[in-house]
Amino acid sequence: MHIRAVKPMVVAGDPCLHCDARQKCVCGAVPDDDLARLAAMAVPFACERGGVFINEGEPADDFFNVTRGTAKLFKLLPDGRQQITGFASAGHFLGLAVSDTYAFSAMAIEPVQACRLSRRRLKAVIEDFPALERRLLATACNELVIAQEQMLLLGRKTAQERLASFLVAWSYDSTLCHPVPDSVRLPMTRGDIADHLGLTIETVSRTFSRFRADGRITTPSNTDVVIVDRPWLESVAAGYG
Amino acid sequence: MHIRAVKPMVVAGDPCLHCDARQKCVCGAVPDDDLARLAAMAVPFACERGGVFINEGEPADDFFNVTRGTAKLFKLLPDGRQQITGFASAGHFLGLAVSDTYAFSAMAIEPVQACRLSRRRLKAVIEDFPALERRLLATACNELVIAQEQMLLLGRKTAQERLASFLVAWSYDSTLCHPVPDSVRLPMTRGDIADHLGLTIETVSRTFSRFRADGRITTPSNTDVVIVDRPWLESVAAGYG
DNA sequence: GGTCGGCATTGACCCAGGTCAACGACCATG
DNA sequence: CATGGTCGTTGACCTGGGTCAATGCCGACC
Repeated sequence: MHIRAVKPMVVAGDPCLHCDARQKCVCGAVPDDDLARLAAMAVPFACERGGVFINEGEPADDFFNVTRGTAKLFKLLPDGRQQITGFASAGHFLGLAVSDTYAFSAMAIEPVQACRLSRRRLKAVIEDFPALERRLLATACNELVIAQEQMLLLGRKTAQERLASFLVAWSYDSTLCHPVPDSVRLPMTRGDIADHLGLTIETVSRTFSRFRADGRITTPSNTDVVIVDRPWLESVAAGYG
Repeated sequence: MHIRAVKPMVVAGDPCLHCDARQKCVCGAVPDDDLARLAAMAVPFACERGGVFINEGEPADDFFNVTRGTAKLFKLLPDGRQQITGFASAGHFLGLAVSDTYAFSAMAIEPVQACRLSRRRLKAVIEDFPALERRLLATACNELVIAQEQMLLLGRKTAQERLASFLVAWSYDSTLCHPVPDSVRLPMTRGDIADHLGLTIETVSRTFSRFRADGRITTPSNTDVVIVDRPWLESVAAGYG
């Protein structure tokens, strides 16, 4: 065990007021004045890289609101085949796709911090703040749109189109907090990208190489991509040419 | 034009009270006593086979609650490649995956009847019946679970596993209103099944033939399938063997 | 009952992407 | 600075499912 300097999740009195993720997430629906009450109900939560904190099939007792880091959300087949249904970074609410048991698993691909809410607590919070329910519905609808787009990708796009779609979508996400939109950081491995796009590691790698060779991107490091020819990528992602 | 005897959508006074689909759908959240008010806000809607009544990209002015028939929900790529994200039959609420414009298109694959609600009306209805919002959220979450399962199918399952999953899932849906669970009616064409499972017509047809030859199913007609070896189909659908 | 058009099936062939294997880059650790 | 582990890249080869083409089936309509 070692000591690390992380921005504290809980500051005296009112953690939620200073939460990085609030405006991007469901909590944005709660007015400043009521945040203390909200904060009292959520429990700070942390998970190191590689940690699995949601297990498909287990009782869905807790909901999470990611405030830092990134997790992959995935489903497994019995022989180990994996489909990553999405990546959750700061602002993402985890647990919508839930009945009594979790419908997916979640693993931190970089250190994750989150607000944890028990099912009982979430119910109470929603009753306290009806605006939250509206916000949760909007979030769920938005995820449905994304899921449908992903089905189109998995069912009908070529390897090139899949990777182009992924890069373009990921770059849009990062513009939200990043000044340079064409420089994209990919916290996940090639294997994770493959499991998200329904491809193999090798095909992802080869497609990256081809984009590089054709001058569409550069890759300063394994985790960094610079988009050079965005119009081309977007047109390929959309299914032209 | 000819005269057809269909169960009328609107009966004097209180159409919703006698709606076939009510208990299965979001309207189940509204108590009987308030149904008249609900009915006053919804407009009966019908669409013949082949009619497209939601167009991806167009302003999302209306929501639909299917009461009869089946529609396919799909997205298109510019060159005509199609991904069917789901099929909507009685009880299905259409329009959740929506921003300001529809995120998908909908076409009736058999004559469809529905309740149509304008966006403005839906807002009013929700304010009148807060329980509806809770129900809509639950519906959205349920669809998310289904969407994630479909991503696993499209990204990681073989053709056999896809068709087995489809037959098993569709047979569960039909048990809701059907006494014989192993007899499944498929109102969609082989092409639609292919576009739903990310395959081609030929592969779907060949896989049907193989299931038939191996004694897993029989097909009394193109639209009817009888499940003979359900345990085998379920185990293949789950990704074993 | 003929014929026409939209499915569905089947066979022969092909290719995008999977598989297998070797190697290279980059760290973290002793 | 050797060592081992993880991750990424590249090449050679293979195959599941796509493509193309022929044929069959069946209901609608004259």
